[in-house]
Amino acid sequence: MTSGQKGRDIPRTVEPRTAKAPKRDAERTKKEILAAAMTEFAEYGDTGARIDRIAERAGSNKAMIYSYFGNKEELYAVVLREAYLQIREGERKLDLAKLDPKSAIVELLRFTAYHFRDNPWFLRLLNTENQRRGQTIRQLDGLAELNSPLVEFLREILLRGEKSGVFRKGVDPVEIYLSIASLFYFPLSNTYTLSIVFDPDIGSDAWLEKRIRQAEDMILKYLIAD
Amino acid sequence: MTSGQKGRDIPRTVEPRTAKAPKRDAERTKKEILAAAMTEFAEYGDTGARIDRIAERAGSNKAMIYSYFGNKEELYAVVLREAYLQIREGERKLDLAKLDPKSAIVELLRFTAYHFRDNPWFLRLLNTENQRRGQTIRQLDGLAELNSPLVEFLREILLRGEKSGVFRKGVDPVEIYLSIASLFYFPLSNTYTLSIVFDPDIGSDAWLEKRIRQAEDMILKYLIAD
Amino acid sequence: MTSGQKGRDIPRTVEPRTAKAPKRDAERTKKEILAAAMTEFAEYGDTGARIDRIAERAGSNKAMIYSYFGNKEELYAVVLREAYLQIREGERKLDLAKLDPKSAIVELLRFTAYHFRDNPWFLRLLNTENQRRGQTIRQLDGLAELNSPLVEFLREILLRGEKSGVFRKGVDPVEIYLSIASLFYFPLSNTYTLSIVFDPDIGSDAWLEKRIRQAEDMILKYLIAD
Amino acid sequence: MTSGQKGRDIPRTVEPRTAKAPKRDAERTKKEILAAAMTEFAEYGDTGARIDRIAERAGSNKAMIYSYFGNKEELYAVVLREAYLQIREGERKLDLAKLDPKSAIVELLRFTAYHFRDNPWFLRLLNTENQRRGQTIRQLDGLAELNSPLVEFLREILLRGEKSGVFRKGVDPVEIYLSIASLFYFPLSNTYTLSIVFDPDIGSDAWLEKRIRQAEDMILKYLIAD
DNA sequence: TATGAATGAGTGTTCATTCAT
DNA sequence: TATGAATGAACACTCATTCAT
Repeated sequence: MTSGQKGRDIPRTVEPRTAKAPKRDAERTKKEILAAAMTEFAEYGDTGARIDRIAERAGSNKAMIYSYFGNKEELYAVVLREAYLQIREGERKLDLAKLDPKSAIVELLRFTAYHFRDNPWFLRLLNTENQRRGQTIRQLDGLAELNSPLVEFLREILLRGEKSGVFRKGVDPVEIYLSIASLFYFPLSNTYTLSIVFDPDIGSDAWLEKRIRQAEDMILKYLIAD
Repeated sequence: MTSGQKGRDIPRTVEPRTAKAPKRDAERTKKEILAAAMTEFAEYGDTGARIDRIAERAGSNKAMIYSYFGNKEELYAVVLREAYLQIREGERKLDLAKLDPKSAIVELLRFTAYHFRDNPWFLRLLNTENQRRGQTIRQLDGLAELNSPLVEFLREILLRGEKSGVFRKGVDPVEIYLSIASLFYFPLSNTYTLSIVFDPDIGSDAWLEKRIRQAEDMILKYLIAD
Repeated sequence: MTSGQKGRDIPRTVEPRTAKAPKRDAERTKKEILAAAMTEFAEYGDTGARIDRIAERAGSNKAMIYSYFGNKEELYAVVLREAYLQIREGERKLDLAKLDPKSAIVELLRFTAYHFRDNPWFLRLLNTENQRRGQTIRQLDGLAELNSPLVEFLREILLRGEKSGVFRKGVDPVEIYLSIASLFYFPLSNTYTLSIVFDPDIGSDAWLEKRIRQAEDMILKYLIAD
Repeated sequence: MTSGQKGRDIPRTVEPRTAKAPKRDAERTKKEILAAAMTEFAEYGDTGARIDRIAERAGSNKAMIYSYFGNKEELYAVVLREAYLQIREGERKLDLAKLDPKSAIVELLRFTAYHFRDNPWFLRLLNTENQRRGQTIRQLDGLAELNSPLVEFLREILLRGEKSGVFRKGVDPVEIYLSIASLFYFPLSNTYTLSIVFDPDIGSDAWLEKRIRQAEDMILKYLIAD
């Protein structure tokens, strides 16, 4: 049962080996394997991913994978952690601190929407890990720390909003982040089924823009003080 | 790489064979296999599901599966269609036509929330099919027809609301259904990762009740005419 | 590093499938696999034995082996137990109870000598298990019981000898069995090295007959009362 | 299927590298590899031995092994020859020429017993080579020459015994050596199985002492002229 | 001389699928 | 219709051996 297909949507993180570069470069090989593994796991899920294919994608061979990562399970764990690293790094770069609260929320919402659309491999990796019932994420260290900056950042925005009288009181930052993420995760993670079942437009660029405006509307109406 | 675990969350649809029942009952065997397959695919996903286990769960044997369903792929297709059948049937039974628009929306929202929580296998099946990039759902016939009643029903509610001046104009029923589903799908489908990353409470009964109230608030604020 | 070679010295225990016999016969297949495994483990040792070859030798396939025996380790354990079963069964059939003590000892000695020569696979299996530091035999149940009849039998012979004044007092049956086995185990298990290092004759039929007479002489001189 | 275990019973033959010693010392590296290989082959047998582990044990690397020894097979051959060298050297040092025949035999017997017990790696190497059906020893040159001094020495003792009337006539030195070696090889090489099957004491210090006395008794009774 | 990286042919094990009864 | 036996193509993982530096 072959699940995924081609799909090459993970951002290249390794430059092609130049003529000058040495043929035996452990660091580089390791990175190439990791990049290949991210693609493979996102495309096929945990049980569907193939070590053979990862080796081929990485232009390396199976033995190297085992030498560098131990086994499939451990490789998957590294991939999962790397996924969170990359996402949070993206959010960090937003630097919304200088915007007023309303704009900051809107900006985060738009970022999230496009981030989900542009990095479907991340959604698929989340799906995979939840299909596995969190077997691996449970064992990763420092994930809470990795994710807390986002929450703290949101908390600060909400507080500023409260103080300036724009936002109502008592809204939890996690709650708001969940709402924002929810509104895009569902349609963007389930585009294949939803577009068949409800509307073929779902997932298109035009649809997304419209959806973003509706979500903005919804979130802000919820947040604004009466 | 073993993904899923025990988990027995698909509602029994086949009664246990009674003493009276004949040993050779084609129809019954088929149903038992299908029920077993639903559980298996929901628990392990497409690549993780095992024909052996399905046969065992069904109290039957592998050859029967092939005889009745062709192969794993086709069995999966039947499982997927069955999943949609069961869900829509649940919604149909709600019979919200007699409620006023606001109550109807609230009721649908609550139903959706609890339905997702009580039928995680459905979420997992959706995940699986989207991981497969809709490979199978694309080929199922009559799915749009199967799902349209829900949309028509919602459209009617929104219209009633508009007419009575409670709801604002121009809200699309699919849009609203997506919003409602989104708000619960994300946290309930990703409970494992979210509870590790953000808050261990996510997914608990108390959390869900709170979440439902927030979602009601959000959806109604969005729908209500100013 | 390929150790063993051809060598087909385990006694056939399974008749060739006749035209009449059914093609699907679990019991028979299992026996054939076991017979093949005995040969393979004896020839190549534990790490050298190949599941592929066992399957081929058995005229079956690898999946059957796993279906019937679990894995290589468990298959090896069954082989080891079987080896002891066959040996002790051979000794049991000797039925030396009717001979006088001296003749009984001589007979046992001759049997042991020829048994070792005719069943080199047994010696090799012992070697293998001791190379493994008894990893498996330690876990086999009922081995002591399996072997005790031989000891009891010897004890009875020695007692009879004592009473009739032929044998001296206080000789332990295990001690005597060890001596007899030792005298043939070493040269017959190490024929390859010994014949290179000391004398190419070692292991030949003529050599064995001479050796048996020397061993008889040695054992009896040791046993006889002065 | 992992056979051996820890076990560090080969006598150190290489001194630890001192600060003064150069980092690049071909002769030394070669010796260290050989020592490591002896341990490894004795512990795991031919097929179980791992080039990786040998390199690690030697504090060197795999390429060195191939550079110095060609391949695993050839390395094994060197190990095997070395084993015989060390053993015969031990016997040579005994210098029993000054003892009377009876004492000399007893001394050789005791030496053999303790030598086998103290150098189980040698027994294991013999086992291994015989499991391989002498594949390698057959190709080693000069082994007969290496081993003949022992035989000649024994022959001389027996002759002296004959002439002084203590020993009977016509006893072959190889025959006697085989007997002595046999009586200890079997129980000491098969301690693991024998202690499970017959008596847990087998192999203990007390047991060995008792066994030595029995063996002395047996050998001398056999040798002594009536 | 020395080292760590790289590779390809295995090797044990699993699994979807088919066959004989 | 029903069942357990049989099979071959994977698949994760290992290991002897070679290469680049």
